[in-house]
Amino acid sequence: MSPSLPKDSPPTTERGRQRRDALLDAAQQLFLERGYGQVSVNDIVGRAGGSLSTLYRHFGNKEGLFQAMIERRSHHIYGTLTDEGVDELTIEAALQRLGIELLVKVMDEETLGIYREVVAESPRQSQLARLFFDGGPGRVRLALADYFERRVQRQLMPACDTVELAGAFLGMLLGEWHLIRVLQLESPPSRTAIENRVTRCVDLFLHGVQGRPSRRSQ
Amino acid sequence: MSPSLPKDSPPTTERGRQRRDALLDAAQQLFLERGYGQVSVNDIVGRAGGSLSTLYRHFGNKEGLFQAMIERRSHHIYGTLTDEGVDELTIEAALQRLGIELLVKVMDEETLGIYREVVAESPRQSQLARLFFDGGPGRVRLALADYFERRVQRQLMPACDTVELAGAFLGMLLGEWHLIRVLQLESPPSRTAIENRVTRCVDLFLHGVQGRPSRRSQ
DNA sequence: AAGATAGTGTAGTCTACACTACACATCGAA
DNA sequence: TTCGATGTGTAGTGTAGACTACACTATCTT
Repeated sequence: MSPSLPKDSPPTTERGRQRRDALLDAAQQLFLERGYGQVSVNDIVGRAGGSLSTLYRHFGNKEGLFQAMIERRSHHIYGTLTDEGVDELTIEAALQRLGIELLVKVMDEETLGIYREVVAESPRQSQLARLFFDGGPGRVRLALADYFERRVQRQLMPACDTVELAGAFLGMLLGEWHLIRVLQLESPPSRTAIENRVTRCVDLFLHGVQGRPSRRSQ
Repeated sequence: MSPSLPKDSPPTTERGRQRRDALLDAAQQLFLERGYGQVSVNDIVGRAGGSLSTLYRHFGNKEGLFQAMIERRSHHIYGTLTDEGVDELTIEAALQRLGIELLVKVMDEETLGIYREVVAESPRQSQLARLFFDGGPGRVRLALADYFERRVQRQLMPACDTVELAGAFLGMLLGEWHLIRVLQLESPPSRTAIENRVTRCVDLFLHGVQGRPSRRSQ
């Protein structure tokens, strides 16, 4: 009766966990290298070692494996933005710090790969979209909105729809850069290019186009 | 010697043009419905009518057909943003008009579909990315940058990197909305929701967070 | 009318790959 | 030591689908 656990049962033994992780690691590498549709389950087993049967026992099918992989990564990537002591900083410094950290993460090849794969597969795997958004971009937006909310409470900022405002700031920050990197039209920006962009975005966000008399091109 | 034109020769006869267009139309419908990888060339011929051989004569292979389709659509979609008399408007009005037109186009299901497919396939078809970007989003950015440039010339705006500024405005406008729609996490925004968002974005862009004393949530 | 040019229709080749079957190995707990 | 759960390995099966071959037709030009 053993080979008929149809679904994703959490691994009980230590060895089970190891095999599961090895499969997820291999899947991640391959999916990001070549794309979901271009990777076969045999490729994955080939890289992970072990057996095809094990893959199917753990994840049920190829989609299950893919979703498990995406969930793990988006949590990991976006879960590590520091939030410590942000309320003690000026808003300039806080946005600057968040902005740099975020841009560095988002411009990373792995993060871009995850984004591409999710966009590509989401029309056929609808849970995937939620999984990714809530674990990733949506979380960042909420964290920033919370920060704005606290500032509103302390009368440091006019009341507004803080979630929308957070979205606007983040959108401005990524701007066309994100698309350009997703499409691989330019090579990755340097650390200082990122810092410069964030500085100008923060300035624009806080004071608007007309707020500051001159802003030279980089 | 007829069946050995390996590449995409422009159609000479009227009938040739019709058949070519019919193939492109069918390809577009199917690719956007199901995604590139999920559509077979036979499906396309099935919908377009005509013959598989004709498809290969015109486009060489499946990728060629896809690229021709993307190029045609991105030009069409983004090519129709009105630019007339924009220099006679206030900057508020100009940005408002552009913003609404753009958001309506970008939130459209067809446009989102094109975006998804390009992102999905670009790692394997690198010309595709350029084709799409230059014909689409890049064009809009340049048009807006030109507008800013003219304002700088007329001393209505401080000098700056106008291309970057345009990118920032457009990014702010799309913000997280675009991703949410790409992933189909929410239903399409109404016309008035779009108008409201554009209004707040223009205001934020021009005056910054602190520029205006109060901005109520929508 | 004859030959080039483009379109049609069918049938077929070849390969890739998701998923299954089945027999056997390992190992920890009772 | 044996039982149950889990992992391994191999060898399928079935299907889908990109691309080609080929014999034929329609149209246009000179």
